[in-house]
Amino acid sequence: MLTKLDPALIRDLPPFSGMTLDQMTTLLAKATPLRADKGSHIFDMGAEARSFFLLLDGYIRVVRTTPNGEQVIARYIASGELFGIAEALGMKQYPASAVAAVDCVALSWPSDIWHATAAAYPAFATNTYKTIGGRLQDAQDRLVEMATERVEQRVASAILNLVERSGRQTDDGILIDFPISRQDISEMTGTTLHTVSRLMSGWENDGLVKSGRQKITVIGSEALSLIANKEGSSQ
Amino acid sequence: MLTKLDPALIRDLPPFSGMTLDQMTTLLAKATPLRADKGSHIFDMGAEARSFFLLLDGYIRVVRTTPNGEQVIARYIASGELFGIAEALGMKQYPASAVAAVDCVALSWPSDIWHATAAAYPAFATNTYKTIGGRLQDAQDRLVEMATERVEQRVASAILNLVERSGRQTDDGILIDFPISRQDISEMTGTTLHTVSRLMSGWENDGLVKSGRQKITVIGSEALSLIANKEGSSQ
DNA sequence: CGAAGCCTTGATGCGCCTCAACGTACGTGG
DNA sequence: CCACGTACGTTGAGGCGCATCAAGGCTTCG
Repeated sequence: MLTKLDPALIRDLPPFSGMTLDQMTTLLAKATPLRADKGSHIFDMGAEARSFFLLLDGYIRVVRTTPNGEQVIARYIASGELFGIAEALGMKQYPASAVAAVDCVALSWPSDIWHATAAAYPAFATNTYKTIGGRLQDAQDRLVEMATERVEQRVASAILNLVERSGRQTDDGILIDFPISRQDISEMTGTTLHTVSRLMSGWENDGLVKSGRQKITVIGSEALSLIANKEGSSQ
Repeated sequence: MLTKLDPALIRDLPPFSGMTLDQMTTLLAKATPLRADKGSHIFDMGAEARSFFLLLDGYIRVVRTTPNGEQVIARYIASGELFGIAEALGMKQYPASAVAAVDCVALSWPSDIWHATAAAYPAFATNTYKTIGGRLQDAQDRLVEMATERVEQRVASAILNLVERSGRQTDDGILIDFPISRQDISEMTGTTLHTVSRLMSGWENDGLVKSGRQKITVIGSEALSLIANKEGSSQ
């Protein structure tokens, strides 16, 4: 667990690639460290976007809530990623909530300094916009998926995605590195926890995954990949 | 129809707000005009992103095609909007295709000059990033919609959206200003042309819309809005 | 005038949600 | 440390929303 800010450690993170150690030190001097207990909200959808953040340790769930109280998980943030960067896109409010999926450590900067910072460190600005580009593309990929693929494929894709981004090798296979429930998966894929449970039970029987309470280990990622890409029985 | 570039006319467009006439003139000097016939592709998904564009007249459909050949319409671009701005997000290739929905006139700039341009005209950069922010938010809104709402609601929302952004008042009601088919609507909402046709036939009977071949006129936008927001029979 | 594209409408079936009930692991407080 | 409450997971039965399959009418354009 991190107690002090060491520029030399943090500078290697992707958001800062291309910056000098001096620049990093100056930038870090303006940051405020932050701890977030599992389950706590770092910010809420609709709140004024006062800060942007860098996750140093943990995982964060980015969630949108509908007027009816339903939730949709927009994405997971892993350590080393920026989040809450509404200001970079000229937004006054956060478009979603950020919830700590486990105990987290992060840095925060006041949104005010975004423009000056981006101007002073073009590499940082470029990296940030690349991140945003990736997320826009990701959102549109998922839109296409939602529009054209069946639940089984979407759930398989979602799990593969999580494994790819946050997988940890274990004796059994590749484990998703944070607690994740059937309900979470259903909120990522636009289905119900029941359907997810049924699908995963099936896959467990087939030996593709091994899963327990808020825990998913993937054994046959190739087979899952086949499921993610297979067409319906017709056509 | 536009034959010459008049900085005074173009400078009032949102992408350039905050720029001086001098700056505009310099920027326009680097632009290449472009005409695109209805149905033609201005660029294709996956192609190298050599240029970014400003639509001066017409409407453009931004389309993603899946490996199976299915299409999903990501959005429509109206005149005055930028498109193809992959470079601003550090992308080497266009993430979708741009197809002229009607005969179009546009300007194009080489992607190379993006960074220098953004640095030279911060207002232009800020405006562009605001646009991108809006599109990211829009994509995520649609994701939530796809995940939580039924087809009827999504189709109603899509039509209301089109009306809001591209509606033209007529004797009958508000007409969507470009040719749009049942299939197009289905590709925006993740359903089939059959379902869209059935829904719109129903709404036509109820006097909410009036529609013909590639033509939609909305009469009762409030009633449509009710449909877009109404919950299922349960709950 | 024929062909191609767009729209409509019916019949049928299935994917997945909904409703329901129960089993099981966790953690919290007495 | 055990007992209880709560959150998570499983599995069945039933039904509905919407895709799919099918056929035909209408408009536009070459």
